[in-house]
Order: sequence, then structure tokens, then C-alpha cells
Amino acid sequence: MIGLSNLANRSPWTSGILHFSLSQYFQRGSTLVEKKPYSFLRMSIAEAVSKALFSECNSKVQPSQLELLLEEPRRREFGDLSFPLPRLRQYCGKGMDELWKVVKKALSEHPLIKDLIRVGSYSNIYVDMAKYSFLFFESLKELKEQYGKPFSSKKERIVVEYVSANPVHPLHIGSGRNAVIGDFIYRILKEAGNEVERRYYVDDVGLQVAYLAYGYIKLGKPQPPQGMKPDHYYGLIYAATATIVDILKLKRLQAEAKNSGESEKYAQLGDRIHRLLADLSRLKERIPDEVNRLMDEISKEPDPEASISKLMREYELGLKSSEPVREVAQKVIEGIRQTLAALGIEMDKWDWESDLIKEGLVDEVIKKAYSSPYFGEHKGLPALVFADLLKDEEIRAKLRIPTGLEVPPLILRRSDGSTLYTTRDIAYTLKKFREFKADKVINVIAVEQTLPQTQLRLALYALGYEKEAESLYHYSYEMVNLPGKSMSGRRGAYVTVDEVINMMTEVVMNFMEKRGEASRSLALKIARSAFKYMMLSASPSKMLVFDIERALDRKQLSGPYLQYTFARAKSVLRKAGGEVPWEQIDCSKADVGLRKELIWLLSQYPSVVQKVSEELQPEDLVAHLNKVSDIFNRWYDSEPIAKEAEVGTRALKLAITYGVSVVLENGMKILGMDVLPRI
RNA sequence: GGGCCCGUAGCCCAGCCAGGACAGGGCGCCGGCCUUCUAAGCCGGCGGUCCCGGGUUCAAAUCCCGGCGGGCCCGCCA
Repeated sequence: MIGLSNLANRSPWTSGILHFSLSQYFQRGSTLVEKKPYSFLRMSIAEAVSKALFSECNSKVQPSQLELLLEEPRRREFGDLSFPLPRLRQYCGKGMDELWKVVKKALSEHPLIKDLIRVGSYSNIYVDMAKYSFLFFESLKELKEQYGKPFSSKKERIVVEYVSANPVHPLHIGSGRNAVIGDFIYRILKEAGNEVERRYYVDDVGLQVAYLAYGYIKLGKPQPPQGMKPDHYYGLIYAATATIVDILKLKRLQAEAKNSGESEKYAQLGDRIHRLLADLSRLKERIPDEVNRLMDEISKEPDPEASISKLMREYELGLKSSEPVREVAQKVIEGIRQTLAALGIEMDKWDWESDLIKEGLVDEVIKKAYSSPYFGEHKGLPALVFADLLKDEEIRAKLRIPTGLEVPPLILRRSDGSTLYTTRDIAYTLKKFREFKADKVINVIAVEQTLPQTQLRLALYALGYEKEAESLYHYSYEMVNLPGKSMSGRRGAYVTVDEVINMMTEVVMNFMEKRGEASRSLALKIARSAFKYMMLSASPSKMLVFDIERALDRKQLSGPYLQYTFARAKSVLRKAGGEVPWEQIDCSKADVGLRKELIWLLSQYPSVVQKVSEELQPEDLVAHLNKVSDIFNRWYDSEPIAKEAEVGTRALKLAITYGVSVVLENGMKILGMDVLPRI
């Protein structure tokens, strides 16, 4: 089969394909089926013009350059595609009139072009829909549900690390965005033919888990009450512990301020304590006994923070006294795993940071760092100093470090000898590359971690892992906010994925009940798909304001819109007997209103997915599926499909409908949405 | 103070990288359409200083410079 990637050495012009009549073209059999009809069309036009510019002006402009200039007019009256003539001037110094003649001559023989009209400075191209749709239908008929499948020419081994939320509280909607985006990346890379592995990094060695474990121990290792998920319960314990420790610390500072007569500082601290107490009383409503007991127990400690650090250090050293740390983290992770399962998201590997230390990988990295030429001191502590590396523009470019970004040294160890997250992450990155023999590692991590992720690449480079440094990608996404609220895990103020999914499921259930039948498992599939749709419809680089009211508004759930449209198309096909009578298709009926629009959009789909798989921008795929659904629904309303009397037209309509179902199914699967035959 | 991201209708978002024809959707609001293939749908209407100011260009929402507004980062947290 001919893919666009083959065009470079097998041009349709030099091979003469397009000089055949279309019937001859298809008689040559399925080996000539075009995987991406739209790209094929554009490239063939660009090649023709490129050739003409060469012979008329001796211009050596590449077809791919010209292809970029080829635009779709906003209004159909102006044609299907169009060249702005002035843009061609940079390749050929002639005047517009002459350029127009060149383009006209170049394209007048093109078998897929029906007409060419100059309007002002545009040369408007009208595609011969009968022939072009034939090309599209041949492709669809041959590829069936494989139509639009992206392909990676490299077939790489890729690790995608995502979610990786710390095991101290349930997944909140920010982690939800991470989970959904990461899963999309996994799915599309896999679909494109790569070997992909999903990994979750459990950071059980950090300070946060130590806080949770500290509270957990103080309470005598309590179990969650009936009906409460462990991540939710221990999330409250974590927040209560952290808040109480903070309150006690501020109270001590306040007492000091009072003694030294700093009245302004005293008042300021008072305000902060007041706010923390408000947070605490909110937590108290949920777990009153636990909060009271924690307050009593922690107040007895002379220096709770020191005890927490000690616990963390003991855990890193693998001492028995710290066993409850792993124990409680494990329980939280089980809750998180349940949430992911409800979303239909699975991981291949759960990597415990403490195991990484046991395996000696962290020691290995630190040893290597000490002998690195970039080893130095920062704030009196062992560090990797990047100043020299950063001066080298070539290295900056290779490691994708923005110009002007200053990167402070990376401290390797705390003064108590314990390691820091980013140090351990160096080891973890190597583990990901080694274990999976990965060509590429993609970390899906929030944008606020841009700096440590940059330090990570520099550190790898500094330690001599240059290839790994260059093959490590930080896929960043913006935070999710609630209107008017600020979120804080440390204070237990967050909206969880569980509650959002539950609420959405309820809304869907209510809707279903009003219609008669209701099924909880179906409702969940609709709700979670709506959730994913929402998370993927906005560019990851944009902050997402998660308005629960809006999310629960049925009309706003555009996930169901896609699911509904798919079910509708399936239903039509079912009623029509299932099989598309390919041989009966009358392509001369394709150039009509919305039918043409649909064929046009469907023919573009493989090109869209291909680009999405390369640039990993889910919102482009969402937008395209939306457009397909929109036009299909309008078309569905405007004329009968299965009930069409004329045989050739009916076959055409069924083929279009089949195309819609294939494209929506393929696209929704990539987005991780549930594809439902009925809704 | 420095760096990065965002700014397009009452609200949410696409278009910006690769500049082109009267700037596209969705929500909301107003009014219509189920004896016909799934009405979770469709049709019509209302709604815009593309944050502001310069510059480049035949042509700027898009590129450049300077502002303004919002967010994030600059920790012996992650």
C-alpha cells in the first residue's frame, strides 16, 4: 500500500498513476489503495505546482513547502482548496497574472481536479468529488476498521510514566487530567505500532508519605471505616497530620514573637494559625476522633517535624521501625488503583521508590555524580552544578532547554544524608530506560515541575548518560482549577476523581431513568468518557477550569455526543442489513451538500490522526471527531440513508455512514472513551 | 527581580508553530421540529475593540518590539 511517506521516492507524477483514468487506477488492485487520501490529494497538487515552478521559473521549491501554502477556503464557494498566488512569488518572481497561468497549466491536467478559478489573488481549486470519493471509498473498503490507523515509521520502544500521584491522598482532578492525558499518549503511540509500557512511580520515600505514616502510627494504625475507600480515609489523616504539625510550629513561632516583642509578626502568625484552624475544623467534621487524638498526641512531641524526618530517614535506610510507611502507602495505592480501574486505566508497572533504593540504583547514581566533572557544592551540600553545561548552546538545544532559562545546581543529599526526589528520579529514569530497553521515555508531569525535569535531563547528561538525556521528554500539562477555590492536598481541600465520576454517573442514571431503562455500568461508561473528553478537549498547555455544574450539564457532556452519534450510525447500518454494498456505490452522487462535507472530513481523518500521533495533541483529534459528528447529525436529519430508494445513492450513503462509524470508533478508542453500540 | 505559560462573544474553547478572502464551534438565552433510519438529535435567531500600543508586510488573531492582566516556577518539598 502506498503511504504518504513513500511519496518521496514514488511520486504519483513520475509513476504516472494519476494519468490513468480512475477505472484503470483501481483495476490495479488494492496495492494502490491510499491510506491517507487527503494528504495524497494535497501532495499531488503540490508536486504538480512544484514541477511547473521548476520548469517555468527554475524554482527548486519542495512540494512539501508548497503543500503548506495550500489552504482550505473558509467558504465553500471559493473552492475546496486554494493557493494564495502572492505566496508563490517568493519561489517565482513573476507577477500574479503569470503565476496564475503557471498554476492553471500545472493543474489543468490533474485528474482529481474538476475546475480552477481565479478570484483576485487566489487560485481556487475545485476537486472532482466523484473521483476523489472513489479514492476514499477504495481506501475505506480495503482497510475497513484499520482506516485511519496512525503509523510510526520508527516503531520505537517507549515508556510513558503517568499519574504517579504521591500515595498520601486520593486522585484529585489534577491527577485525573494527568491520568487521562497519559493514557491517551499510551494508546495513540501503541496504535501507531510502537512498543509502549505504562509506569506509575510510587514516591513512598518522600516527606509527604512520612507525614502520613507519622499520623498513622500515632493513631495506632487505624483501618478505614466501612464504606470509605482507603485513599480517602488516609488522605484525611495525612491532611490532619500535616495541618496540626503546621499549627504547632506556627504557635511556637508565635510564642517566640511575643517574647521578643515583635507585635506585627505576632499578629501575622495569628492570622495564619486562624486559617489553619479553620482547615482543621473542616477535617474534624469528617474524622472527629482521629483529629482530636492526633492533636493530643502530636502536641506531646517536642519537635514533630524532626520525628517525621527521622521516620523518613529510617525508611530510606530500610529500618524495621519504619515498616508502617510502606504499609499505609500500599493501602492508599490500592485506593488509587481502584479509581484508575473505574476510569478504565491500567498500568503495566508500579515502581516503588524504596525498591529503587534497595536495588542500589540510587547509590550507583550518587557515586557517579561524585566523580562527575560537574560535581560541586551548593549551599554547602554536594550538588551537580550546571553552569558550564548551560553555556553550550548546542547542549541546550539537544536537551530542549529554553534560552534564558537559568537552572540552579541540583543538590544530591540533605544535610542528614537522605536523598532528594530529583536525585532519586535520575536513578528511576535509568531504570525505565534499562528495564524496557526504551528508545524514549515520556514523563507526563505537571508544568510546575518544569525546572526539576530540566535538572533531570542535565544531570543525566552530566553523568554521561547523554543519549538518555536527549531521549527523555517532559510532557507537561497545566493545572486544573475549581472556580473560586484553591486546592491543597496538605489541607485536604480537593475535589476527587471519585466524587466527580460518581456525580456524573448519577446524572447520567437520572437521565436514563427518565427515558425508561437505566444501567449503572453503562452510566459509568458514559460518565467516564465524558470526563476524559473534557480533559482532552482543551490543549494541555491551557489551564482547565473544572466547573462541576458545567461538567454535570448533560448538554455540555460532549463525550456522549460522540457516543450517541456512533450509536446512531451503527443503528442505521444495522437496519440496513450490516454490509455496505461497495460495488454499487455511485460516486457521481457524492458531490452533494453535506455528503460531500462528510466525505471530505472522513478522508482527512487519517492525516489528522497521523499528525496527532506525532505531536501528541489530543484536542485536535477531539475537534475532528466533533466535526464529523456534527456534520453527520445534520446530514442524518436532512435526508434518508437506509431508506434511500436509488441503489447507487443508497450504497454511497451507507458507505459514508460506515465511514463515520469507523472514524468515530477508532478516534474514541484512542481517546480512551468507551465505544458503545447502543446508548 | 528573572524565566515560562495563558489572554479570541456573558461563559468555555478552536484557529497562532508553517501570515491570506466577511474570525469558527460549544454552552447559555429566544423561537421552531418526533405517524419516517436512536430528539443524549436537528433548524433558525441574538451575541466579537481577536487584552492594549507600535512595527514588519500587498496582507497580521497569527510574526517582531514594548506594555497590561491572570497563572506557575526560581526549596536541604514533590
